Amino acid sequence: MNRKEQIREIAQTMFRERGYAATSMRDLATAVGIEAASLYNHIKSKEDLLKEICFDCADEFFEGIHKAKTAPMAPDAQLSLAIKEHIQVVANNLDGSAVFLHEWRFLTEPYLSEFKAKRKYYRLQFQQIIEKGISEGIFKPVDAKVYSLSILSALNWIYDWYKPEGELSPQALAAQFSYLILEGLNK
Amino acid sequence: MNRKEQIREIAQTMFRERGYAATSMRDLATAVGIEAASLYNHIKSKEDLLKEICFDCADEFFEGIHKAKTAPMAPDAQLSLAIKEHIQVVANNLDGSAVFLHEWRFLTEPYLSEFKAKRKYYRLQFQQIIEKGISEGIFKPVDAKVYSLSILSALNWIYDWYKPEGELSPQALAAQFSYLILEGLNK
DNA sequence: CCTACCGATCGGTAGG
DNA sequence: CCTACCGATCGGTAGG
Repeated sequence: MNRKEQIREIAQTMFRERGYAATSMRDLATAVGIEAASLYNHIKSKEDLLKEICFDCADEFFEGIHKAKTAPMAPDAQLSLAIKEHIQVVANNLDGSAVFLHEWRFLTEPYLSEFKAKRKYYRLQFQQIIEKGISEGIFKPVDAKVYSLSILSALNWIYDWYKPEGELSPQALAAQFSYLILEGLNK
Repeated sequence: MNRKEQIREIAQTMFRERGYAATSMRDLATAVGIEAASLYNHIKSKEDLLKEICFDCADEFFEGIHKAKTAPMAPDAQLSLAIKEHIQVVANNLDGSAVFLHEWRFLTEPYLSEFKAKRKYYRLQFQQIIEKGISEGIFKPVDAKVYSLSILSALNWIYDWYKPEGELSPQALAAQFSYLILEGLNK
């Protein structure tokens, strides 16, 4: 891992723990083990660091949803796969996901608009899977927008309580999520 | 509305929009229409403002869950009521809820620990309703902890996309949520 | 990668 | 509720 990657890893963790605005470049430099001024030999600016974290994480989510969306499966299996892929991205990168989900708002234009557009596109993929399931008659005729928002909302909070060292694997968690969403709680 | 209440309302909105750390007392004072120094005639400190917002919002959530938990109903109806109450708190106070959900981490001790304890207690109430439903045989034998976390996660993101001026009322949203969680997506 | 430093801004207080 | 101000800290640059 070169110094730039190291800076980014540590920044991810600090941005997650304290928030982007409350993390100073001096704090970051100290954690890395260099002087604040030296950071700028590796990065352009504080915001550039945030931008890279947010957009790289977005790419990971996109890869997952593309896999689910193009898989030759029925919509229920596609939805399960999309959930599994999403949870895997989060579980593999808890800090990056948390920054992606909460710190993006400190981006400035033009990145802010670009980021929002990506985020919306991602949600629409979930909505489309649900709509396909409804039109094929395997899902109940629900409000696909509200459902996609609700599902992603539940998924988006995982970084907040998921413990990688716990006994619940990402796969087991994904299976429970799919079951919850597809089958419901009632017997 | 006296000046103190006004400061608090505006602070709530600004803390939500920019985050606690990125909101300066000068920004807040300008929005209120006074000088920064004058804020301190009404509040003790920036953190005290945050503390009041977070704890008052916690009280609102507690009131709702207490109502649901003590209602003479079957667990499925209790869960629906708890969801409805939660959504109503969020919908009635979108800014305060967002601060409650995301900015509490800027609290310092002893408030931080107190806040975390309250948050955990709240989630446990949901878990207990689910456990009661399982033991009474009306819910599937799921992992009540994962399910309560998932349900609250979905509920906790509502402030992020709910538009009070839209056509979806809090009641209608609550009905959809309950249906999603109890009945699932599969036909 | 460092020392030295820039102008700007921070939360908050003194005193009226 | 204001003016005036405190020491601390911010992101970032110059120059080596």
